[in-house]
Amino acid sequence: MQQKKPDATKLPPGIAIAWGLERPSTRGAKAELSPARIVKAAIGLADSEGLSAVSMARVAKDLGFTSMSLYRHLRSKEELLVLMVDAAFGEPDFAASPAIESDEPSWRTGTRRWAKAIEQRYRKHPWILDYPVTGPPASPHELLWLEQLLRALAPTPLTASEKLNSALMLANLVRSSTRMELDVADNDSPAAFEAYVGLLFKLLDPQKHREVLGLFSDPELAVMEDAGDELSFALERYLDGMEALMVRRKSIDRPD
Amino acid sequence: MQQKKPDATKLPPGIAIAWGLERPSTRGAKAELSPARIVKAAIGLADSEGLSAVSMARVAKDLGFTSMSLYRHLRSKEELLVLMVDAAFGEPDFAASPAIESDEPSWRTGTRRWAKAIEQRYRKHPWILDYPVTGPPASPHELLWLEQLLRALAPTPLTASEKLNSALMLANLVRSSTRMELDVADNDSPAAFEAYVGLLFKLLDPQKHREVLGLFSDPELAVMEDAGDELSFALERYLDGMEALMVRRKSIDRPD
DNA sequence: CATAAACTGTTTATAGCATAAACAGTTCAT
DNA sequence: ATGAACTGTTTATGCTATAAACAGTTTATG
Repeated sequence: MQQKKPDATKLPPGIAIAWGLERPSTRGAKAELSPARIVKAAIGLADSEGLSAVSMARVAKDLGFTSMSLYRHLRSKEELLVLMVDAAFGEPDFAASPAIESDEPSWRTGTRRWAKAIEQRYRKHPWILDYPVTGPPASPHELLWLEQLLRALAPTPLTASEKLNSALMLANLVRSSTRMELDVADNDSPAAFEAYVGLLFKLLDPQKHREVLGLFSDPELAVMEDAGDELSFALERYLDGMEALMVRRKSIDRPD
Repeated sequence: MQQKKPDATKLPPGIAIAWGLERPSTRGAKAELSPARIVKAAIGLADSEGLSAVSMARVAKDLGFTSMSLYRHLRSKEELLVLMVDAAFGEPDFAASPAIESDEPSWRTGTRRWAKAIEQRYRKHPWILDYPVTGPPASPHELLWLEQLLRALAPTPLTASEKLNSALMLANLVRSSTRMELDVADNDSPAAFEAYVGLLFKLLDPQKHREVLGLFSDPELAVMEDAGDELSFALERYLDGMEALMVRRKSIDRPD
């Protein structure tokens, strides 16, 4: 759009707008539209009809404008999507640990709280999960969420790259667990699960797939499947794994 | 296409073909095309130009046919994608544990080997990672990979749903780690990483983002970032977490 | 104050996409 | 031999993102 800030053009799509760069404009007709208004409309649409319903034409129509009008405010649809995701994450809102006591280390409580909080954002805007992650977080709200997670990990004896790796993996873990839970919830649990298992038993070779079949024969499964606690399970496993690393480190390299 | 098998139509897209159902055909012109041939061409295209280059028209053109000819063999593009992914996974090929001795439990060795093997498939056909996971595995090769992973977990004292959850999370973990590594590798490491960090320092507020900035100031990071060992790190953490659960349960996994 | 630059929104147009429908040719069961 | 069943093509439809040209509006500058 404008290239008054010469570096704004080289930024990844959406990032310049997301950070409030651009806009030295003064001349010209007053704008009725704005990135914020477009993004809001697009989010409303995605919330109610899914990400696949979001097309430039449809968003513009919902706003009462033509498709091309959006391009006066956004360089591309990609840019719109980036801004939508950033806005949908929003400010991290989980209460900062009110110094409550428990028998577990504070990094664990904090991390768990972070995970549950961001899970809620995914559940509020499930279409975020339909937008593929492209690289490291670069938008303001994503970086704020990362910041909060890193603060939870701060009291930890992990190295910088271990912290970063752990944080990114925790984010991935919440993302994929929530996606799995929502996918399963989409297909009406009882009937669809029966159908799936029935399919397996019809198609699988009892020899080549003995473990799969054994698993799905287990009566315990159906019960747990409804619980939808994949996130908690995976999270606690991963936290245990991090804790094991910390313990091992504390006992082995004392001096450092 | 044909509904001689009345249930074949109600199967998810691609599944019927993938399992070799359908095809009672005898009359009519001999087919030059086949699902297998189409899928092979599409995979070649995706390997060389990425999944976004795969359109019905382009695949048909590469084969020397018209777009619509493909629809005589596949119900939809979705079906093509399902078959592509299944074929790209292929048969699990990692050598079955040659009873080698080590100080760690066999489930751990087996799981790690499984993870590295499937990582190689992702690296061979990175576009698999661009196809979103929709639900539980239902195609033959995906189920074979799941079977192998469950066999590695078999000697474990985990319950059925714990095994299933662990397996699915391990699959997710390898998937997202590999995706991260490939994403980073795509953007030529040295320059792009510098640019990213530079961007952060330009945009972030030192107060609101102190942990993020602190992390990226750490000289240790740049070194590790090249190593590209996100998968190993996350994997070992998760395996440690699983082991902690088993130990807590006070069960012993004897070396196989 | 007039003019030109800069801006916003619209119209029109293009190239790509998946896929429906109708048709022509081929092969086999009857 | 005849017709059903099959394969591949042609033609057409309604989406998609977005480029280009144009008209109107505002404001900074001559």
